[in-house]
Amino acid sequence: MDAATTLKKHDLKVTKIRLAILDALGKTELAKPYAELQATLAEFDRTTLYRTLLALMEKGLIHKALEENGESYYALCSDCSIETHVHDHMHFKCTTCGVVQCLDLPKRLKFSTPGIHIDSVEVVAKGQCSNCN
Amino acid sequence: MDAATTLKKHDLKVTKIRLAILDALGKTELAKPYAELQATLAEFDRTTLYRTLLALMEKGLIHKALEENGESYYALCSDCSIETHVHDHMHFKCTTCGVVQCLDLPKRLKFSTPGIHIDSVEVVAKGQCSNCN
DNA sequence: ATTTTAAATGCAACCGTGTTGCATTTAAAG
DNA sequence: CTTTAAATGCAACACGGTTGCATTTAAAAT
Repeated sequence: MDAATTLKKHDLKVTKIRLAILDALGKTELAKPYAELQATLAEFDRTTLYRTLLALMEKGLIHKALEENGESYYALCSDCSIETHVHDHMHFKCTTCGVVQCLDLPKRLKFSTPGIHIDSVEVVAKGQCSNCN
Repeated sequence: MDAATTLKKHDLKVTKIRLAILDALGKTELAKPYAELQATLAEFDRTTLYRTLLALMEKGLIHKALEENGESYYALCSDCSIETHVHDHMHFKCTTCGVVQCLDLPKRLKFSTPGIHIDSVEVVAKGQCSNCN
């Protein structure tokens, strides 16, 4: 399904910046830092970028893969672009080259803690990617 | 061991703001958002707070428990105040009242992914705390 | 094809945090 | 008490988050 169709399916008008963001995030399976997105999409106002990212996240088309030291990394949702919006993957950051990517979770995580009800669990792993080790 | 002794043990001079931060974070097992710390420590310059938090994190006395929507939550290190600096706990945020706390990890997490070497894994769980459910 | 309208965009402006440089103060060693 | 490296305070700038409002535009209605 192409980007325009995806947007329509989620009640979002098909606009230039929305297509551009989906295109930028879709070209690789990696998550992109905000600064890189902003540089790529420099032709648009940063407010528009900000609001567009919010809209796409709200509709479950993209997600914030990692937030670290004030830097946010965004990636497409492959699983959660559907209604459910469930992330069955973890996020990995290579501490050597800095790439951030989504990885499949080997198993579904379940924690039970007395008195506390857990709805969702997020996992961030750090280490060396295949290029760096 | 009192705060002053802990500071000395980590080659940090015993100063007012350092004692104040350790005191603020030590009064509860919960993590404190930056804004709250800043309000509590309003008598100090915010640059000093910033650099002090850096210093205490570097020495492993405190850690950033969570970073979410540009808000950072800080907590004492109970496990990692020693040399090792290993976090054998997860972080939990109550989506109802907003409290952030460190919880023991029921089991040590291990992931193996082909081609990737994982050094550390962080877990953030969300749900309802004992007061809110 | 043209009109209509709600949504999207661009612009200006403000806030809070991160960050650095530098002068001054201070903890603690000598 | 003196000395000195470290810590602090102050000024200043960068950058992302956020909101209000005027303008533009996608797409529905005619």
